[in-house]
Amino acid sequence: MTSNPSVHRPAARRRRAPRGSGELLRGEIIAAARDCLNRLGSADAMSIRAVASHVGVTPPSIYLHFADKEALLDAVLVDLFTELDDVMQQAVAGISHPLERLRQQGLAYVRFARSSPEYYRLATMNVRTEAGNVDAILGTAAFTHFLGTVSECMDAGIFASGDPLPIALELWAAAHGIASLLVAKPYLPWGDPEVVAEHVLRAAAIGHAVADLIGDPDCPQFSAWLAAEQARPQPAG
Amino acid sequence: MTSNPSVHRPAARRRRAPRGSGELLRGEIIAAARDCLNRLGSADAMSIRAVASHVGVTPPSIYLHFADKEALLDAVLVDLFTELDDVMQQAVAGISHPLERLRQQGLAYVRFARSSPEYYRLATMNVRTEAGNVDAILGTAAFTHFLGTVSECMDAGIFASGDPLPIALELWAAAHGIASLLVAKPYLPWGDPEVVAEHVLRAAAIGHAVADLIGDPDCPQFSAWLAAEQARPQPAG
DNA sequence: GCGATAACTTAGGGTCGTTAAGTTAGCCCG
DNA sequence: CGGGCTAACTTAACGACCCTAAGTTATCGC
Repeated sequence: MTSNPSVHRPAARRRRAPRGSGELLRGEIIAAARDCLNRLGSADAMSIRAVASHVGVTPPSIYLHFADKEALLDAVLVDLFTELDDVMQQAVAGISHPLERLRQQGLAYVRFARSSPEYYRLATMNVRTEAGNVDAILGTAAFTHFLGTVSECMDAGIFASGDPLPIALELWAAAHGIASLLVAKPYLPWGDPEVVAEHVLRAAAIGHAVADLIGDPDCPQFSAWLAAEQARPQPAG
Repeated sequence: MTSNPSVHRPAARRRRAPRGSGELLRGEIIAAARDCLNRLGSADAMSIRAVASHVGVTPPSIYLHFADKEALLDAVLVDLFTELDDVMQQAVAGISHPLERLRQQGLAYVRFARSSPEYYRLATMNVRTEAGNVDAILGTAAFTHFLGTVSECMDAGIFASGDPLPIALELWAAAHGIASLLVAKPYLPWGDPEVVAEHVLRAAAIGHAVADLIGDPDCPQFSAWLAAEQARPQPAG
């Protein structure tokens, strides 16, 4: 009952690292933590003991490199955020239309979340790093690049010019909403996740663009505007 | 260090309940669990021991009424979903315009999340009740009522007629996105939470309405449509 | 009043995060 | 080349946790 090898692999006790290279073990610990997280599915299920055993070391050794479990999880997150940026950047390689870039970045974001749900939960659904500075999120390359795309959309006249930060945060909220629900409630009747993600992202982008266009009407006024538009011929209507 | 009374209050050992009324204790346990959840801030921090002590009972007694900790948390959630429905229904009392009803329900949803963050986390950010049937969410009065409002919007011509479920899920994703981030990352520069929530919800609703209007153009086509609209006089532009 | 049994408690097994204190191995320096 | 310094790690253990098995006590029907 103890030590299911497929999930555990006690990993023969490793040789002591040479004198200067405590950092070496640090990297191995992070990798092992990611592995455990993948296999066990949640940060709670990932025990320090399991990580240690996976590296071939006793639990207290972990604490020579990380203050506590949360610090280890934070270190895992730093790794992951750089990977998120990678996939988001790859998704827009060679695409020039700013709105299309925005769309592809959003889709890549949702895809990343779905491809490693435990990581996504860890990154977004905890209050961890709470007192930690805002830059832990806004300063990541991923968010910075996304902010840049929002700026491009403003320059292209798709969104009203101004500070891109609020729009970026609000678009992120939409992307996070669908990513989060797809991850947390996969059994709901979403249909094709890729399609529903596209719908949500498209609606958010169109919504902000049109909101900038028509100002801030109340609901009856918007209904009237919409009715008038419906009466006109539409390009793909 | 043990038992901070303001958070614990060991609660004098209660008298044994009369014969038929085990259900009585059950209710008290749920109430105590909600209390602990409020005070301690997360489901992990809420220990069975604390709940038991709060009721004035020993930990094993909890297991006479709930199979395990998760079952207790589920019971807390059932309570909360009815409360969510209450506030969402109150928010639309006396409002007849369907889009305005949609808006108010969304705002009430976000407000509910922000007013009890621990509950919201518990309800949405866990995989709990996963194998449990879909109705645990879609069958709640809150979601059913929301679905009704989406239907009303279709009847009013705001959204294209059809199955309201996909639209409802996608609008929920937007509301959840901003609610979730406001709860999990309150330190980000959101500005007034009520305002940012309104922006996100408005963009989602407008976005779906306009998407239904203009069909499914690619990004350059949408840009062209937008430019043409911008060249026309707008009601509140 | 007296069993039957619902409503609890005591005791404990196993896991977890974390710490204190000990031990071993690599490297520097004479 | 060998002695010691200290980085790198281990052993042992504390306290908290979830949960279970087995015992005890109070209430109620008769």
